[in-house]
Amino acid sequence: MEQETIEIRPKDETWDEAETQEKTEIQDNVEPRESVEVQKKNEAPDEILLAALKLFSQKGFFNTSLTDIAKQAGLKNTSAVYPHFKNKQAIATQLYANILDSLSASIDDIRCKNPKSSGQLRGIVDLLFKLTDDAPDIMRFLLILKLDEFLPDEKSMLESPPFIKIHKIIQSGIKAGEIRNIDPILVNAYFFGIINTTLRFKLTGMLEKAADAYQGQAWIAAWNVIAKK
Amino acid sequence: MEQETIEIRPKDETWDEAETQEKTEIQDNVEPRESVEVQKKNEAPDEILLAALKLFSQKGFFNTSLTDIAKQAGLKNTSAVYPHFKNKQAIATQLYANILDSLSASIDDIRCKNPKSSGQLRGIVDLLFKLTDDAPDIMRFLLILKLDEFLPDEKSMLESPPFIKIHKIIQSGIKAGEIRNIDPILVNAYFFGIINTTLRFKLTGMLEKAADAYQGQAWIAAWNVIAKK
DNA sequence: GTCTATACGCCGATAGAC
DNA sequence: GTCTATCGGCGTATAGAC
Repeated sequence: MEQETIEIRPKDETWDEAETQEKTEIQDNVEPRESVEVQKKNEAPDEILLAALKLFSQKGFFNTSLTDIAKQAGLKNTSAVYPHFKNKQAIATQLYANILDSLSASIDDIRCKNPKSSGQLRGIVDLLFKLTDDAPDIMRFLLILKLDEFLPDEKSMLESPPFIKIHKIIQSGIKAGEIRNIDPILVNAYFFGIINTTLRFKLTGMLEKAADAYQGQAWIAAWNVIAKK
Repeated sequence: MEQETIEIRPKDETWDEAETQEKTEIQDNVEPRESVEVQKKNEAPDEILLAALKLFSQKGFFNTSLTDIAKQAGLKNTSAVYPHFKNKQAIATQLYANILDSLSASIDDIRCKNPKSSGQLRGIVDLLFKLTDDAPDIMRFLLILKLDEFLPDEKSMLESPPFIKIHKIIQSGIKAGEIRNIDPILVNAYFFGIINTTLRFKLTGMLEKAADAYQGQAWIAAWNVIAKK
């Protein structure tokens, strides 16, 4: 439990091993607890990012004050935040970057393990449903928050690495004859329209059971829309 | 088909003439008389609502100050707003209510004109694509804004009249054997996942052509997902 | 790096003249 | 109903001690 399924932090491992059910054996050569005996292995910036993730995803960026974040991170004041982040927006930017990085790495991993586009998309769907159950705040951040409202300087999702990689998967699938030969953007819209809307329904309480319960059916529906018959 | 466009104002004509190229010839065949025959078309509250719609949908609720709204509405100060609306949130609430009302009325109209669920859904898709081209701010308000972030007291969309009516259409379609016999919520997620994501892509600039150009294909894809074969 | 204390600005909101 | 003028509060951000 100490090991969350999700990594917000820049330099740690990604959430892949949690998601692929691989046994997480602690590499005892790394992370020697020599320096700190305290259980608080999480450094302050990580605590702040985790606090911000929780609050942003639950109340929204603008309904969350820096004071809220500081308190949630176990700090008395906002002052202790500034040594780590220039301002509130910088927290959100870092959060977004870390999430995209981990997502991108996971997609790389999925692509390595699956030769066909269908398998790669299936892997991504697996990941998204698992994250919805295990790390709903991250999925809320990605699927529900209106990011450009508070991160106006970020590249649009179109240009983010995960999106680009998905685009390539789709293009490969079209070229290989697995996927219908229509505009890849529309393939994306149809496929992830089904997947993400299902997840959004789950994240907003419109579906009762765990996301996992809806995965198989959603996959079939989404894949059939784009699969070459 | 004067009825198909959505109204923001409680009792006036639609805003089409305001935001499209002013081709506005008054359709003399419909809605000429009755309550308001005078040219008092643009009352202050309407101007404020239109200004708010534009700004909210383009910059978001929290990035829009009351000063912005007042200026956009042709007023010098925020003071002139308060006789009409108690506060900023009340503007958004009224806007949302008017949009839902018009949408609901349009759906009623569509249901009257189409006996089968497939025809009703087709009519709704027609409406949504038309609105995306003709009144993108309304569609941005509905599809892109995170409403519960600034309208926390509103019922969830699940319980809004348009959503309920769509739910009934789906249930009828299932009962009639037109639509696959799965959870109506999932039918909604799959069908409108495709439709709304396509529209969202259009509204965020990811699709170049007019929404109209994508309608036929999106309808086929969405309907095939839920249609009983 | 975290605290106390404080400054500053913006925005929402009110009072009152016209 | 719209204006001028102004207030109060909240949230961001800084200064400086420890």
